[in-house]
Order: sequence, then C-alpha cells, then structure tokens
Amino acid sequence: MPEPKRPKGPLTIYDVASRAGVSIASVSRVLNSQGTPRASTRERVMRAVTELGFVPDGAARALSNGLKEVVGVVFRRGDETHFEDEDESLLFIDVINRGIDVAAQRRGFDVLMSSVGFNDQNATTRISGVAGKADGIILHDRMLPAAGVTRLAGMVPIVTLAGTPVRGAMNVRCDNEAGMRALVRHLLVDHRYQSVAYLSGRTDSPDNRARARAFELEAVAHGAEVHVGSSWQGNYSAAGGAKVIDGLLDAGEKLPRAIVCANDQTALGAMHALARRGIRVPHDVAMTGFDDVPVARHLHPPLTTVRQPMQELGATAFDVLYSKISTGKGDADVVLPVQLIIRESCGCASRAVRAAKDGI
Amino acid sequence: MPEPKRPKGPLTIYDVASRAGVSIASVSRVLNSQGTPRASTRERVMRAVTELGFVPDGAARALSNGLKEVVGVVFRRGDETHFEDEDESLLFIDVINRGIDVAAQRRGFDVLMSSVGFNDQNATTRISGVAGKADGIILHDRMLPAAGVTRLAGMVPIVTLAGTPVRGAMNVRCDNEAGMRALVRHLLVDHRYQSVAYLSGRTDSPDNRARARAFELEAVAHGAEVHVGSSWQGNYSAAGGAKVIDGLLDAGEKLPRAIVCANDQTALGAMHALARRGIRVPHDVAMTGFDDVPVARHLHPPLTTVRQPMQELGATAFDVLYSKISTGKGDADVVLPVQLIIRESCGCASRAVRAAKDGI
DNA sequence: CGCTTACCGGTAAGCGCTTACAGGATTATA
DNA sequence: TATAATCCTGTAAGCGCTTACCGGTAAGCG
Repeated sequence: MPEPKRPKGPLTIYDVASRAGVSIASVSRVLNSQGTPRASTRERVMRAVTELGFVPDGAARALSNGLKEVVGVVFRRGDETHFEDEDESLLFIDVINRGIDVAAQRRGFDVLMSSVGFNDQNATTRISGVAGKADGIILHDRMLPAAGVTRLAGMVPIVTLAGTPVRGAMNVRCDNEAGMRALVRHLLVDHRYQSVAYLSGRTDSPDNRARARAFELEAVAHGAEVHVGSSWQGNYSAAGGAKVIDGLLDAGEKLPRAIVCANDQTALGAMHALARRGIRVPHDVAMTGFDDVPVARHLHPPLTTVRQPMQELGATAFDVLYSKISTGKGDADVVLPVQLIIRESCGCASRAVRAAKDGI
Repeated sequence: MPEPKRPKGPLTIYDVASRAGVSIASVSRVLNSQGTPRASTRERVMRAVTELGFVPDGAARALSNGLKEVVGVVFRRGDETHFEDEDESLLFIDVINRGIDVAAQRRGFDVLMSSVGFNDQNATTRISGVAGKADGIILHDRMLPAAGVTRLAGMVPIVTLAGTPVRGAMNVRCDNEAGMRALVRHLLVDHRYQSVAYLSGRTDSPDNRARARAFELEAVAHGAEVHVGSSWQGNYSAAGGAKVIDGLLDAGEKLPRAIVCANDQTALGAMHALARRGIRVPHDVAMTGFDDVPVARHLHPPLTTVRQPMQELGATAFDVLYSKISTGKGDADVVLPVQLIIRESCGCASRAVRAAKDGI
C-alpha cells in the first residue's frame, strides 16, 4: 500500500514548506495564526500539513520562544513496601493532580508528572530533571527540605502544596486550623464527648503539625481529656492507623470516646483495626478523618471528616504558577477554606439510619 | 542578603562555562558523563553548577539530541457533569498511569499527562499537542477512532491500551475472554446459579464488547438463562449501574440470580441501588465486577471480580513504547493474563464471615 | 632530547522553530 | 503610466545544548 514516503526521520517544517511551495516562515505563521497570510497561502499550507500529518516539534518550539507550556508536578509514591490499603493513599494526590490538569488545560499547558519513591535518595536529581523540562513546577508536601526548595526556586518558578511557605517559592494550602477547630467543637460541644485523641500523621508534615496544634488548643479550651503523644503516632497511612489502635489495645489501654485522625487514610485503617476487635464505631468510639477523599463516604459507617477542596487546591496551584510564569508575579501564600462534612462515624445518625429505625 | 545576581533571565551553559573557566563543551561533557574530563576540570564545573544552581534546559537538550525523554499519556476525564461516585472511576486509569510512571522512571523518562473531556471536540488537537512534546504516546481506551490513530502513528510511536490493535500502532491489553470465562464458570458451575445478566459498559468500548461476547458464549454453553440487551445497558460508571438496576426494578422486572458487571464501578453503583431497595447481595442477587480496583475489597460485601494487572498493563505499555523509540521495533499486540478474585459478593463466604458463624 | 601517540578541551555546526527585517509584489493615487 | 503606500513573504539570526573534529599539550619511546 502507498505509505507516504518518509525519507529522513520525522517531518520538519521544511518538508511542509517545500510541499506547499512556500517558505518555512509562512508555514510557521499559518500554524500559529501570526500575521495575515494570503488565503491561498494559508490553504496550501494547511493542505500540506494534513496530507503529511505534520506535528510540530515541541522542543524546538519551546527553545525558540522560551515557553514549553509544561508544568512539572512532583509527588511521593510508596516504594516496594506496598501495604494493601496503601493504593488508596494516592487518591488525595491524584485528585489534586486532576485539579492541576484541568487548570493547565485552560491555558494550553500540559502536565509533566514525576513521582519519587519514599526512600529515593536522589529526589533532588529527579526534581531538577523535571524542572528542566517545564516552565515551572508544583511540589507536593514533603518533597524537599526548605533549603532545597529555596535553592531551586532561583532557577524555576515553584509552587509548594499544603506545607508552610518557603522563601522564594509560592505556596497554596488549606485552612487546617479552622477545619480542625470546627471538627473538635462538633465532637466536644455537639456530642459532648469528654475525651478525645489525635491519631497523628507524619511528624515531618507541616499539615500534620498544624492540625495537631489546632487540635490540642481547641480540645484543651473545651476542657476535654486529650490523648496525644508517641503511642498515638501514625504516618498518614491506613496501616499506620491500624498499628496504633492495635498497639494501644494490646497494651491494655482504654480508648478515648472519640479519635480524631490526621487524615482519612489513617481513619480507614483505624476503623478496620477497631472492627477486628469488635469495637463499634461510632457507638463505642467515634472516629473522624481529614481530607474527605472519595472513599470516605463509602466506609461503614460513612466517615465524618473535613473536606479540603482538593481539586481546587490543584487548580489554584497552577493558576498561581501560571501567573508567575507569564507576569513574573504570583501570590506567595494562598489559603483555601475547608468544610466540615458530618456523616455518621462521629455519632450523628444519617437519614438512612434514622429511616431504618423508624421503619422497624 | 546576597542574592546571586542573575543578569539576563535563566542561566545557560555559557554562564556555567565562564564561571568555571572552561568551554561549554566541557560543561556539557561533565554534565552528561561523556568523554574523560580531567579531574580538575570536572570539579570546577561541578562547583560552578552547584554554586549557580544551574539546571540544563530540557527543550534545548531534546532538540539537540533528538530525544525528549518524555512519554505522553492521554485519557478521558469526566466533564462538568460530575456524579458523586464518578470520582472513583478515575481509579482504573490512575493505577495504569502509575504503572507507566514507574516503568518510565527506570529509563529516565517523565510522563506528560493530558486528559481530554468526554465531549471535547478537538481531542485530536490536544493529542497532537502532546505528541509534539513527547517521544511517543500512550492512548487509553476510546481516545480516538482507528483512522485517527493510524494517521498519528505515522508521526509518533503510539501504544494503545486495552482496545483492539490498530494498524500502525502497537497495543497492550488484558485477556478479557479468559477472565470472563472463569468468572461465568464460577457463577454457573461452582454456585449453580441458573440465571445471569451482563450489565454492560459503553458499547463503543472494545473491552466491553469482548467481555460481553465471552459472557454470552460461556453462559449459553452452560445452559443458563441469560439476560442482556438494552435494559442492561450501563456506561462503565457507578451512576450508570445504579440507573439500570433502578430502571429494571421500577419496571417490575425480576432480577436474575447473578449479575455480572462490565467493571467494578458499575458493580459499585448497582450494589448501592440494590441496597436502597433492601435487596441483599449476595443472598438475593450475586454480583461481580471486573478490574479489581482498590476499593473493590472494601465494598460490602467485598466484590468478587477479575483482576487486571493494571499497573503491569501500564508498565508494559511503556516498555513496548520505549523499545519502539529506542530500537525502532516493538510488539504490535501484547496480551496480559488476568486473574479471578473470589471474595464474597458472588456468594462465597469469607474467612471472616465463616469465623463469625463458628464463633456464635 | 626529539618525535610519535594519547588525551583533553575548544571551536563551530547544527537540532526545528519563531520572528525581526528587508525586499518584491500588489494596489492606490496622481 | 509613473510613484508611493501597503501587504506578504522570504531570508537569516538566534533559542541552549550536544558532539564531530581538530589543534595543543603531555606522556611514551628510541
């Protein structure tokens, strides 16, 4: 069959030009809608382009006009150590990334993703690699120590997510404090629970630190008995949450009336552990999460949590970065509001539950 | 504070060269470990690089040596119409993408993601854009009609996922037939159910067509009463699955003993709909999925399904593409094996359930 | 100690595309 | 019909990096 002959590697703008009988400049102009090419010229170029199936080379384009139209996104991924439930811990990140992607599309940008293993030593190398291929990068939480971020920020516009603002880089995060305060108030005031614990996330996470601090402040302010400390130290993962519960129970500890988890994943694991021991949520122990990942509403019971506008978080990160890339200026620290989502794991009865009770 | 002066835009290799007192060629050689630079030269370059915080420009590099070290991945995303459960339908794609990402890292490639709206008219434009920025692209199912794929394949190496092989492009998919046969056999032979239905996915999906065909063949071969057809037409989404069940029940139809869903999402939605009507799974109706997305095991009851090696699917897609990019040759169609995962929604009792029974 | 053989490192030529600049063609004006 | 004003279009100069090629220096040998 008549394969269109392709003599030397991929086509270039020269091939199109000679096929259309015009100069490369004209081809470029038609392709980019610059200037006012004559109708006939325009048409000949377009025809040549479609006949040849020409796709302009992004690298050359980028090199020439100094814009790659690519944002890099770097995040952590679980390594070989792969707990069953861990799959889902990616959800949080994935949703944010989706937000970035959507916002990027609006500007004609594409998203270059790069995950870094948890114990990957040369995270810096990988990040630099991405930085070189993008106009700017978005770093998820805990990707790089502050100094590293600042250094890199000298070369490429950087937006960090959900951490503490770092000199040189811009930052986008959620209002952890307000969310945690609302959550604790609901537990202590609305439900009148007397004792609460904070099942912590990784200690090196600014998000976790902010939540822990807000938790303690608010709980103490309401005069509750608060449980915190090393025996309540999780790591944001379901496995971590389960381990804490198992450890406490094995040690014969009495659980508090309510457990506030650092994130939904942790709550998921903790609830599994509780279920294995026959402890009922929320009847025996109330449980709450943070993030409102999509599965949260499918847990049993549905998880009361604080919703972070994750997609918006990503979109905002891109927008901030874009403004920096195109105008040179960008907000140094933007804080997005969160929302308390009351389901059943805190002890509130859902419509469905009430209906069942009424019915029988 | 002494900000390192950055006179004109970002640094280039020239800045590094002059700072180190060597030529740009030497800088390049050191950075790429080419040739055998003298130790002193190497060291001076390295020092200049770190002092300046230099990150080489990916576009220039790509243009120069004809390799971008980027694979494009294009997939569909739900549009504005955003059903609650739909969040999770992304899981399947996300896991595959993770596989691509991991495989890509091994070769020093990064992944350029681009999602396309379901009713996006200029999908072709978007895909071309990605193609121009990558060395090759991976297309998820149902991204482009066959002709479009073939045409694009003339310009860029392409791997399609989970569809039917297309001329010019390479393809990677799972063994739908074998999985469906095993599933149906389990339902009809092991459980001795007499009637089964296939709750279909989108009709334009080759995967769905393959599953539907295998389902019918096998079910008929075992003499079961099979329910298929327009009233069983879903669309791969949870909402779609729920709508089919609701429609059937509203019409007063009697459900078959077992329902085989086109994918896990559909099963999730169908199970919700059933639960709302007080119909018990698997006691009244057995239910199965396909894919084994991570949530499948957390459903109530845990979902019996067919596991596609999703991560491996992605990794294989990359490997095939990589081989095409680097050697010019690649397998035209690779088929990966699937695995029947028996949980409880089919009527099998789990260990936990059995234990509970024994205990009480 | 002079000449060959190695080795390094610098110079310069692109990679494919955009765009300032200038020249040729076209149309308007007298 | 000559001349000026307008448009288009082509030429060529980079964008930042890699690398072939070649000259210079140091080391090896008789």
